[in-house]
Amino acid sequence: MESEIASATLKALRRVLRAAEGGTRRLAATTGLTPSQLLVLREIDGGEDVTPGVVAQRLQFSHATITAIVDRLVALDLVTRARSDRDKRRMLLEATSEGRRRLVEAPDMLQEIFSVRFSALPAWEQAMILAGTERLADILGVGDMDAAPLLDAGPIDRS
Amino acid sequence: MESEIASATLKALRRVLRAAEGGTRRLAATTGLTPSQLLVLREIDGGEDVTPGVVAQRLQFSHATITAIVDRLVALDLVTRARSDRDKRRMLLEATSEGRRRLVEAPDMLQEIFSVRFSALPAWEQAMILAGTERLADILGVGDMDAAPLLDAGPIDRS
DNA sequence: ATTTATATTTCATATTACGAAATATAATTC
DNA sequence: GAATTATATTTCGTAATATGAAATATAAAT
Repeated sequence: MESEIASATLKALRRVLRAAEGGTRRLAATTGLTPSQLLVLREIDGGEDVTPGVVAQRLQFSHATITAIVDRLVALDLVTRARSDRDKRRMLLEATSEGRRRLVEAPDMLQEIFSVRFSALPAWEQAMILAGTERLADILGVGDMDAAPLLDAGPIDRS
Repeated sequence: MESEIASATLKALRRVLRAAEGGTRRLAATTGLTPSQLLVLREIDGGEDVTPGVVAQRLQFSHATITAIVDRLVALDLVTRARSDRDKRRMLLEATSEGRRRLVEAPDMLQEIFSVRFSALPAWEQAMILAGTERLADILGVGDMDAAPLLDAGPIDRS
C-alpha cells in the first residue's frame, strides 16, 4: 500500500536520477573520456595525497579497477604516478596540467545547472528545493559525504 | 559566484545520487546479477510486448548492448525470446518464472527503504519533499518519461 | 627475525558498451 | 506489384570496465 504522494515522489526521483545520469554521459562525451575515467580524474584532482586505495574507497571500485583506469589516464598524460617517500607502498596520484585543463573545460554539469538555472529561481523556491532534497537524502540513508566516506560498503560480488 | 543555498542543494543532491547508486549495486550483488542485467530484466518484466528496441530506448543503451545482455539472461533461463506474429522483425521478450522469482526475491531496496521511511513522515513534510523533488527534476531538465519503471543508476557509456 | 598487515599491481576472465555492417521484415512509392 | 525506403534486431570487431585471486613490496607488530 503506497500513498499517492510517495509514488509521485519516487517518480520525480527517477527523473532526477535519469537527468544526472545523462549529464555524466554527455560530459564524458565532450571530454573524450569515459565516465569512469572522468570520475577517477576528478577524485585525483580534488584531494591531497590521493592514492589508488583512496580513490577505490571513494568510488566503491576495486583496486584492480582503479589501477587499470589510472593506467589509461597516465597513458593519456592526464595523471602522474609517484611513490610516496613517507610510505613507499603507496603511489601518489596527481593530475597533470593537461588533466586539470580537461576538468576545467568540461565542468560538472550539475554544478553548471545549479549556477545558472537554480540561481534564477526565487529565494523561497530555492529554499524549498534545498529542504526537500536534504530530507530526501536523509531518507535514503546515506551520511554526509565529507563526514563519512565509508558508510557505503557494498562491493559488487560477481561470483 | 555560487550561493550558499545552491551549493548546499548540490551537496544534498550528490548524497541522493550516491544512495541510489549504492542501492542498485547491493541489490545486484544479492541477486547474483550485474546491475545492467538487473535493469534489463526489470524492464522486460515490467511491461507488455517488450522488445529489445524498447529496452534500449528506456535504458539509453545501444541495441547491440541489449542484445548481449539479453543473450546472457536467456542463457540463465531468466528470459525468453520469441518472434512477434504481428511484425516478424520484432522479438518479444518475456521473463520466465525463474526470472520473476529473482525480481521478487530481491526487491528494490531503495524503494523499500524509501516507502517505509517516507510514509512515516508527517504529511506536510511529504508534500514538501515531493514539491522539492519535482522542481529539482524540472530544473535538471528531463521530460517526464512516464513509465520509466524503476530507479535507474549507473549504466556506462563509452562513446 | 618472524609474522602480520597494508598498498598496489598483475593476471585471467567475464561483462559492458559501442558503431558499423549485415539480415530480415514492413511500409511506401512509383 | 516491383523497387525503394524505413524499421527491428543481430553479428562482428573492438575497447574499456570490473572483479577476485595471486604476486610483490613495504611497514608495523610480536
